[in-house]
Amino acid sequence: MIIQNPTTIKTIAAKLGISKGTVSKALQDSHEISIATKNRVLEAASELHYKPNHFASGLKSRKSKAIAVIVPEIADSFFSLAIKGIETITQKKGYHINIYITNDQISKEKEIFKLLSDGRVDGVLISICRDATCSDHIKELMDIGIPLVFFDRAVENIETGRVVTDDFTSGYNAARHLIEQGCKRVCFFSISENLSILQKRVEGFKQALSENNIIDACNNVYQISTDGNKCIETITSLLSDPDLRPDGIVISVELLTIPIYMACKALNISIPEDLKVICFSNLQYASLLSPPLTTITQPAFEIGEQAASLICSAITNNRSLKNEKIICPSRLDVRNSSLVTGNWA
Amino acid sequence: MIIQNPTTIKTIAAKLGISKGTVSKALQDSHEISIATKNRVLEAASELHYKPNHFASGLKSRKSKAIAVIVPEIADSFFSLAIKGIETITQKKGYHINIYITNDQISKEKEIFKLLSDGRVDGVLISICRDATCSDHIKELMDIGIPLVFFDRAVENIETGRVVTDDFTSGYNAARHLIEQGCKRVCFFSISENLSILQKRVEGFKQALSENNIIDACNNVYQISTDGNKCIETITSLLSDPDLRPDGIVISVELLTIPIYMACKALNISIPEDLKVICFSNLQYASLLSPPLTTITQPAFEIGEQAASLICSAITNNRSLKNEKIICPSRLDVRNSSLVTGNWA
DNA sequence: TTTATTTGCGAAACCGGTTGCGTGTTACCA
DNA sequence: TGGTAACACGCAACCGGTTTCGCAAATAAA
Repeated sequence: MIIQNPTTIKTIAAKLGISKGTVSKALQDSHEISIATKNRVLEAASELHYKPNHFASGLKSRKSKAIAVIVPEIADSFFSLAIKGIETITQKKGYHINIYITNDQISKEKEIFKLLSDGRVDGVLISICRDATCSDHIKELMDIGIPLVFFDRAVENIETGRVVTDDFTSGYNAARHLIEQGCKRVCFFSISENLSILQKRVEGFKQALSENNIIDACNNVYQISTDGNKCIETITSLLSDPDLRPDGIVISVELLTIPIYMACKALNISIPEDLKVICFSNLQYASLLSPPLTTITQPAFEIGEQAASLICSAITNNRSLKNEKIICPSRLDVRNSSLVTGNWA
Repeated sequence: MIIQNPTTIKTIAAKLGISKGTVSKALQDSHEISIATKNRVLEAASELHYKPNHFASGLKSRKSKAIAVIVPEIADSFFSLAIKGIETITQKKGYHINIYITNDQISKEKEIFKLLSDGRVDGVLISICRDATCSDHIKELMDIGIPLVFFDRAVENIETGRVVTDDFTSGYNAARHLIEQGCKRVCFFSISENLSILQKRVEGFKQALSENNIIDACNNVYQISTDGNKCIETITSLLSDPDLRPDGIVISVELLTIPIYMACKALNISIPEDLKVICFSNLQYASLLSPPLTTITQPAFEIGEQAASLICSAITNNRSLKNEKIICPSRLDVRNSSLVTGNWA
C-alpha cells in the first residue's frame, strides 16, 4: 500500500521543468498557456495520477462543493425519499452532501450548526426538529454568509428559501374526506405544537370541520408523544374512552401509523368500520397494509429536488433566497382505511 | 448580512499584539504558552467569534474528519437504518458523513470513487452495487491510503474490513422454516448472481433443501429484474405457470416484497394458503401487512454501528483492517405469511 | 556570581493550489 | 528596421492554520 498520493502540482512542474503556476494554469485550461504545454501537463498529470488537493483549492476559493442536509430522522420514508431527490440534483451539479440527523433534538441541531461554521459546506438544506423553540443558531450561520433552504419543516420568521407542500389544503382535504365518509367525530393526531407546517395542517383540518358544522366543544387536536410506551398509552386511552373516542382520525405524521394500527388491533377496533384513518405518509407499503392505508402523499422526491436546485443556484449564482417559496402539492390516495365499505381484498 | 466571517488567527494576533504562531499554539493548549496568554487568546477568540478554517487545518493535517458512506439505495429500510447506526457512532467521534447513492449502477460507483481521491474523506464505508463486475476503482482508492470497510454487500477478494450478517445460516434458516411449514417446492428469488452475500444465502438455502431431500431437477433460484415492469412480468409468469409455481418463496431482498404481494393479489394466489413467503427485510411495517410478513431481520442499525467503529479506529489508530470481519446474526421473525394456519387478525 | 535549564514567544517555512504582475520572445505592421 | 502587441511563461504573494527552530528572559543549580 502506498502511504499517500505524493503527486502534487509541484511534482508535475519538476518533471516537465516548468513552474507550479504554469501547471496550475494549464490544468485550468487557461488562455495564457500554449496548447503544447497544456498537452504535456495533461499527459504528465494522468501518468502520475495527479489529483488536485481538496484543501488547497478550497483554501483559496472558499468553496467546498458540499451541502449539508439536516433531517430529524432518516429511517422514514418521507425524509429518505427527499434525500434521494436532493442527491439526484446535487450529484448532477457536482456537489457532495453531508448528512446530519437531529433525532428531533434541538440540542443536537445546535451542535451541528456549530460544526458547519468552519466553511465545510457551501450551503444548508434543513428540515427542523420538532421541539424547535429557538432558531438563533440558524440565523448565526446565515449571518456569516452561508445560504440555507428549508424543506418541509421550516421556521416561519426566517426570510430564506423554503420548499413545502400545501399543508393547509392537505389538512383540509384530509378532514373533508373523512367527513364525506360519514365521520361525525374527527380528530387530528399531531406530534408538535411548534412546527408551523403542522399548525397549518391543523388549520385546514379545522376549516373543513367548521364548514361542515362540526364544532366539537372539546378539543379535537391531540399532541401525541412519540416516545414508544407513552405513545401507545395515550392512543389507547383516547381510543378506549367512550366520551373521547373518534370515528375518524387524521394522522399528521407517518410514525404514528404503527401505534395506531396496533392499538386498534389490541382494542378490537376495526378500521374502517369503527374508525376511519388517513395519514400524511410516503409509505410505499400503504396499499399492502391491513387495511390499506389512505394517505396524503407528499411529493417527497420532488421537494428534495426543488430544495437542492434552490440552494445550488443560491451558491453559484448568488441568487437571493428571500421570498423564494416553492409549494409542491400533495396527493390524496384513497384506500380502504377511510372508506365506508370495508370490502378490501 | 455579513459577507464572510473575517476572523482569522491573524485577526486575533493583531488585536492582542502577538504572533500568529502564538495564537495557534494557545488555541491548541500547547505547553509552551503561558496560562495568561492562553486566557487572553481564548477570550479574544470567543469575542471575535473565531472559527478555525476547515481548509487551512486540513491542508496541514491531511485529515477531513469526514467519512464517505456509499449505498445503492437510501429509500430502503435496511440502508436507512444502517446509515442511522453509522451516524450515531461518527457523531460521537466527531466525524461528518458524506452520503453517495449509486442506484445500483457500477458506472456511478466508479464516478464517486474518482471524487473521493482528493482527500475529501478520511475513510469509506460501502455497500457495493448489484452489478459490480469489477472492483479496480475500490482498490485504487485503497492504494492511496484511504481505509475502507464493506458493510452488508462486500467484495470477496479485497482484503479489508467487512461487517455482514450470517448470510449462509440465514438462507438456511429461511428455507428450513418453509420446509417445516410443509412446503414441497421452495424457490429463492434473487436480484443478482454477483453479490457474494446473495450467493451465500443461496448456498444456505440449497443446503437446507438437500438436507431435506428436496432436489429439484429444474433450477429453483431465480434472478428477478428490479425494473418495475419486467419485475412484475417475471414474477407473474413464474407464479402462474403450473409447472414452475412454487409453494414457498425465500425473497432475498426487501424491494421484491411489493411486486410479489401485488402479483399474488392479481393472480388470486393467497398467502400463506397457496404460497408461503419469507423475506430478508427490515421493514417496520412487516407485522401490519396483509398478511403479516415473515422476515429474516438483519441487524441493520448494529451493522452500521460496527462498520463505523471499524473505520474510525482504522483512521485514528491506523488499525489494520485485514482479516477484520464482524458478523452480526440475523433474526427469524415468524409471522403469518409463512404459517400453516391462516388465522391472522 | 556564573553556568544550566526552563519558560514564553516570534520568525519563517510549510501544506498545495491560485493568481496578478512582470518579462522575455516572437510576430506583425508601418 | 524600429515599434508595438500578442503570446507564453516564471516569480512570488496569498489563502489560514501548523510547526520547527531559535532566541531572550527568567529561574534554578552550582
